[in-house]
Amino acid sequence: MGDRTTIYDIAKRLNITAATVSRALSNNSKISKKTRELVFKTAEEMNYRQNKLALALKSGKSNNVGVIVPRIDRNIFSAVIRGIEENLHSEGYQVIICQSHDDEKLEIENIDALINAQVDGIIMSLTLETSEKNKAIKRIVKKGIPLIFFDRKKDIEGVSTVTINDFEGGYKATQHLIDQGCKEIAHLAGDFAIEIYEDRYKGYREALSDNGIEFREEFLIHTSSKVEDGQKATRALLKLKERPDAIFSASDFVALGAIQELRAQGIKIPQDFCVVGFSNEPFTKFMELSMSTIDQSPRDMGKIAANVFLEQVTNNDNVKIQKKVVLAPELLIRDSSSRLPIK
Amino acid sequence: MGDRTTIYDIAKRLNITAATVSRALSNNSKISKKTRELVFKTAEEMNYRQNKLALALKSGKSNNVGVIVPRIDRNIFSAVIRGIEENLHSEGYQVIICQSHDDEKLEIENIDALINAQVDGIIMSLTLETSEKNKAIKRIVKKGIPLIFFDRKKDIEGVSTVTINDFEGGYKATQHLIDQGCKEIAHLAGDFAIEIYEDRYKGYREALSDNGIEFREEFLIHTSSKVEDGQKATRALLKLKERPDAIFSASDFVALGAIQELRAQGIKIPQDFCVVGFSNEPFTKFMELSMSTIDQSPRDMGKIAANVFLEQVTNNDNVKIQKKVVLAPELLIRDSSSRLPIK
DNA sequence: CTGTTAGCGCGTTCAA
DNA sequence: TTGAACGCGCTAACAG
Repeated sequence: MGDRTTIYDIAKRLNITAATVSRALSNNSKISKKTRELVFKTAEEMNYRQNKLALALKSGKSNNVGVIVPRIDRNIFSAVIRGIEENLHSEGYQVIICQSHDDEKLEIENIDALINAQVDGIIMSLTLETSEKNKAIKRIVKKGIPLIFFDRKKDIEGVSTVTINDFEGGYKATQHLIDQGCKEIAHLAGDFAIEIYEDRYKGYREALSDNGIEFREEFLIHTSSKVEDGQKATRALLKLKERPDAIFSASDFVALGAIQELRAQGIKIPQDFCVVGFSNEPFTKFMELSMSTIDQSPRDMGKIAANVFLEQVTNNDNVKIQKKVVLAPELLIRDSSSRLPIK
Repeated sequence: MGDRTTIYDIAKRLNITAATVSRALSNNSKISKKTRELVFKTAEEMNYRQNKLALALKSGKSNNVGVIVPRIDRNIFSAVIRGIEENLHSEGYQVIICQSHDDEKLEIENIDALINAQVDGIIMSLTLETSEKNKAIKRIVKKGIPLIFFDRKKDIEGVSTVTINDFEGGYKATQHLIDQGCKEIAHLAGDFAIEIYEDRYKGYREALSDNGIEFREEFLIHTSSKVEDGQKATRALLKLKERPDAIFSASDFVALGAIQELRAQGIKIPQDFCVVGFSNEPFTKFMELSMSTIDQSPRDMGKIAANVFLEQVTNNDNVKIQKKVVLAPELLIRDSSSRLPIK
C-alpha cells in the first residue's frame, strides 16, 4: 500500500545489483546504454521515486532552506518569501518557514531547529540583536551553512546581505518633501537599534543639511510601527509652538496614523501638510488619499537572496563567497504629498 | 569543525553501547538512573544534537508538514500559514511552503514534491479542480498522509476540511444590506467552479428570498478578484435601467473597485449606496471610508487546521479520523454600509 | 538493565 | 561495465 519501491526492488526485478541501479539512475559512471535504458524503463514502470530522506542522510544535505522572519503575515515578509520560494523551488529546494515574532529567544530556537534539521542554508531578517543571538549566528557560520540576511541586516564576517539602501530611501523621501515646498519636516523614526531605521534617519538628516535646513530635535519622534503611535506622535507634533508642515515616517502604518490625526484636526493634505511613508504596504495605494511611500521591491529582494544562496552553495572553490547586494529604493509619489500635478 | 557528535561518540566516551545511549536519551526503556544521568550530562558536554535526518530515514517520518497555497503574499493565506506555523512549531514540526500560483500543473508538482519529501501531512487550499489533480490527491490519501483542506475545500473521502461557512457569510452580508434599507442588491461573484464562491452566492440568494426580494439575473456579475474588475462591473450595473442600491461582493478587492467607481460617479456611500466585501483584507479597515466585510479569522483557521493534523497524526487507532470544521464568519459593519449609528 | 545485530534507502569505495 | 560491502545516525528486536 504505502510501500515505496526502492532501488533494491528494481534491482531484484532486473537481476542486477542496487548499486548498478543507483549508478544508472544518476547517469554517472560508465553504464552500458542497454542496462541504463532498462533501469529507467522499469523504474518508470514501478513508479520509483528517490527517497530524499535517505539521500539527505547520506549526503548531509537536506535540500531544504530555512527562512526566519519576524512574522509572515506582513506584506514585506510574505512578499520576500514569495520571491525566495519562486527561485528556490525550481532548483529543487523546499522552503521552511519560521517566525521569530520579534522575540529573540524564539529566534535563537528557530536557528537551532534549522541547524538541527540540517538545512542547506538560512535566509533571515534579524530582530534586535544581542550577544546571545550573535552566538547562535556564529554557530551557523561555523557549521559552514550559507547564511543570508535580508532587509534587517548586520555586518558579520561570512554572511551575505541583500538589502535596500535605506539611507537613500530616507534621503529621497525627504528631498521630495522639500521639493514640494515643505520647510519644517518632522521624522517619525523606528528603533535605532535596528540599522535600517537609523539609516533612514541619516538619509533624512543628510537631505535636510544638503538643502540648508536645520534639524530640530523636537521634530524627531521614535515610535513603534503601530497606527496609534502615528496618531499620538502627530498630536504631539501639532502641539508644538512651531509646527512642522510635513512628516516623513519610517513606517507606513505610522504614517497612516499621522494622516488620520491630521485629517481629524482638519488639516488639508497635501495642501497644508505632506506625508511620506515607507514600505509600500498594499493599503497605501488603496487609501482614499493614497499615500506616498518608498517601495522596497521585496519580491525581488527574495529572489536575489535566493540567488545568492544558490551561488554560494554551487560554489566549489573553498573561497567563501560573501555578497553584499544593495537594492535601490523607489519613491512612489502619490496623493499625500503631491502638490504639483506629477504623473 | 562541522562534525556533529553522534550517539556513538558519546557511547565510546562512556564505554557503553550506542543503543544504550539512544535509550537513555529517549527516556524510554528501563535504564538505570545512573547511566541515564551520565548520558545526559556528557551529551550536554559534547553538545550532542539528535540527527533528524537519520531519525527521519529510520522512522519514515520527516517531521515536516507541507502547506500549499495559491500564493503566499495574500493576506488570507499568509495569516493562515502564520496560524499553522504557530501551532505546529511548538510540536516540533517544521512547515514547508509551496505556492501553486493558481496553476494546476504547479500544484500537482508541489503535491508530488511533498510526497517525495515524505512530509507527515499536507495542508492546502485548492485551486481549480480537474481530474488530473484528483489523481494527485488520491496519491496523498493512498499513501496514508494526513490531508487537510482549508478555505477552498472539496469533499473527498478521507480528507479533513477547515473552512468558514461561506453560505452564512453571504447570507449575513446580504441580510445586513437589507437591514440598512437596501432593496436592489447586486452580487459580484467569483468563479462558481470554486465552491466557496458558489456558497456565498447561495447565501445571498437565500437572504433575498427570506426577505421576499426577487433575485434579478442582471444583478449577478462574475468577476476575477481584481480591483479593475470591480470598477468595470459597477459601471455596468450603473448603466442598467433599474439600478441597484447596494453591492455584496465576494471579494474585498472587487468591492474596492466598486467603491472607487461609485465615488467617481458622485454616488454617496452609504447614504445612496451600500457596499459589503468579503475577507477582511487589511486595507478595508484603513480606507478613508472603511469597508464593511466578512472576517474569515484566517489565523484561527490555520491553527485549527494544524490541530486537526496533530489529532490525525497522534491517533493510533486505525480508525481514520476525518474532521469537518466549519467556522462562523463574522460580519464587520463599517462605513461603507453603516447608515445607522452602529458601534 | 544493557549489549548485539540488523535495517531504514542510498551512494561509493574496492575489486573483479 | 558491474558486484560486494560498507557507512550515513538512529532505533528496535532479540538476547542475555
